[in-house]
Amino acid sequence: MNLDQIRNFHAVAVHRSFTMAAEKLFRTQPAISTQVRMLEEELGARLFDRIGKKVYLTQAGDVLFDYAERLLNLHDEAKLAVTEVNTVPKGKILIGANESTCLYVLPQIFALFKEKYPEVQISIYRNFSRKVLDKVRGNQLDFGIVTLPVPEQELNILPIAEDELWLITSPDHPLTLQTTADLEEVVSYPFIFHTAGTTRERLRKQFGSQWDRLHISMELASIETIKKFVSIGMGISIVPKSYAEEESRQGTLCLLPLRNMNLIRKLGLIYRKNRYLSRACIVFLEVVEESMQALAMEQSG
Amino acid sequence: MNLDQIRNFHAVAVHRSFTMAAEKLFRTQPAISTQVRMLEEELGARLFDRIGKKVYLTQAGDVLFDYAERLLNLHDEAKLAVTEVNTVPKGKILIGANESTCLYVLPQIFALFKEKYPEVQISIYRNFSRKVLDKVRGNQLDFGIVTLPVPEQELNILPIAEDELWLITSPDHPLTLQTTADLEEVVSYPFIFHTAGTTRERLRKQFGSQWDRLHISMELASIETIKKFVSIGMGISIVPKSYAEEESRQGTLCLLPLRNMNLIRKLGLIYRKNRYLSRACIVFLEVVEESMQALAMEQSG
DNA sequence: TGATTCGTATAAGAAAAACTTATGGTTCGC
DNA sequence: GCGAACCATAAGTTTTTCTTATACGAATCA
Repeated sequence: MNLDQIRNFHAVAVHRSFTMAAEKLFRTQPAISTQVRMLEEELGARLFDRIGKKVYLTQAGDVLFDYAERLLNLHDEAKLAVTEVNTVPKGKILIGANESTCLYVLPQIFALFKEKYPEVQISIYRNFSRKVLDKVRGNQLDFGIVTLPVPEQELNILPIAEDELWLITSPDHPLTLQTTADLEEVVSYPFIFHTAGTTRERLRKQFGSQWDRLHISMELASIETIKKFVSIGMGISIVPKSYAEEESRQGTLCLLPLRNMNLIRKLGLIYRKNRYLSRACIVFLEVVEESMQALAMEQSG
Repeated sequence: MNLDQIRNFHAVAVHRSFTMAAEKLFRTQPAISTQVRMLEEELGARLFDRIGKKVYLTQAGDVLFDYAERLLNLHDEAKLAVTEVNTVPKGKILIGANESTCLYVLPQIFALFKEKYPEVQISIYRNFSRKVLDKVRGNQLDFGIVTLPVPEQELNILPIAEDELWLITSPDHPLTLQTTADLEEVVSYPFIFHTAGTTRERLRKQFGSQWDRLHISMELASIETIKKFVSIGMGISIVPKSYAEEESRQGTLCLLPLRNMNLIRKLGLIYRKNRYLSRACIVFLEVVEESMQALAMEQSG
């Protein structure tokens, strides 16, 4: 029993005629007769009584008729729904990002996106860049926002933000007497670090031999708590400059650039190569590029 | 898009592998690949991302997957439902009968039937034998119970009851002084007749030339009202003996056989020839035959 | 790093399914 | 009772779908 047979059966039932059904379906009458007979044989039940010139549904036919309508309707609905996915932006986008990105980068993009495409639901997976990367590779996420660089294999990478890593201290910290600081000066003070993550690894490399001299007083899981503890003088830390500009303005934190260090942190939007992008994903990419251009204009202007 | 393609697609989605799906469906892998590709082309949307050795559902595929499950389930349900109609007695039987049959014949049969097959719903169309006959011919009724004889063409006829037509009078009627009556005696009294129907036509023929001498004081539409008016002396009438036996016992009516008249009324169950009988209809026929045998035993014993 | 294995895509030919044309048997209306 | 309308069936053709064979890419393992 396939949908074509059901369509044939349905047409015969509606028109109470094999010939008329054939006309409507642009087939010949024997084609319809044969298909209906095969359906009857498969089901082991007569579906029509052919009495004289007239055609009547049997009880079994009557039962099947209801199902036929439901099946055909469901089939139409399915076609429509599938087609719509790639014409009308709709459905769900899964995006992975680390905590700080969620706080400082995504909100602007999402606001713009939601305004344009309210139909599309965004779901966020928040975790370290490393985990996000794995999930994008494993096709469990549509997009990821991670710290660059990232091994390029199988990934499309779209740089979306650049930030310097600056030192943060409490407003009354001795280092605030200076306008910059270098590694030598810094390592003598107690540090607060992120528990894990790409940035921490990069710092470790940058510090080199100094790392062992470092006194890590606390390890915290979120940027927000780090900032809080730094502001009350529990230690100093290094974070993307833009993440602390607000507090710097308010005077609760002090921002100092680090001398002689190459501490630029780049963020990138990544997604798998060879992946079929739904309409919703395509427009998301458009919005990301758009909002980056807007940002560039803002900074240059 | 036909059900086979949907089945293929579903299997691939479940197993996340074309090869495994092919195994489960007893096909080769290229067969599945081709079908899925054709489905994708028809829908204008990729359904799977084939990345390396792995297969992932795209968003469109995800949407289709839900529909696929619903379609396949509905399809299974349809097959089951249709098959059940002819294996398990179920559904509805449409029976036509005239008023008196409804009152005096059907109840016993229905009681027995309902006891055995409570799942089957019986629907009664009550009208004159003539109308019932038409509806059975027109396939609008499964069965009819009518007064015989009936033109046999296209019909199966099963005699189910026989009854003599007797005279009924009020208990204090002059005719009650006799134990029988003949036509001559009867025609001088006012008569109450059924407004229409087979029995009335038969009586007209039997009365022959006497019919014109007849004084019809009332014409009523139901046996029950006829009996009532006869019992209060508004006239006499002729009805199937069994329909008045109760009143005769109670003394509200008097029953007299008519001499020299061939007034046997036969009832028959009729149904169209060439008609596919559902399981419910088949077991109904069985019950009718059974209850007839029971009746025959009762009368002979 | 190169050989091997696993899994999907593609091409070609074979098998199966479905369609059309032709025709025969009924029924129904005139 | 004849012709028209309608469904069933048969034969032959077209279309579809399968299998076999093979290529290609990616993951795996030595």
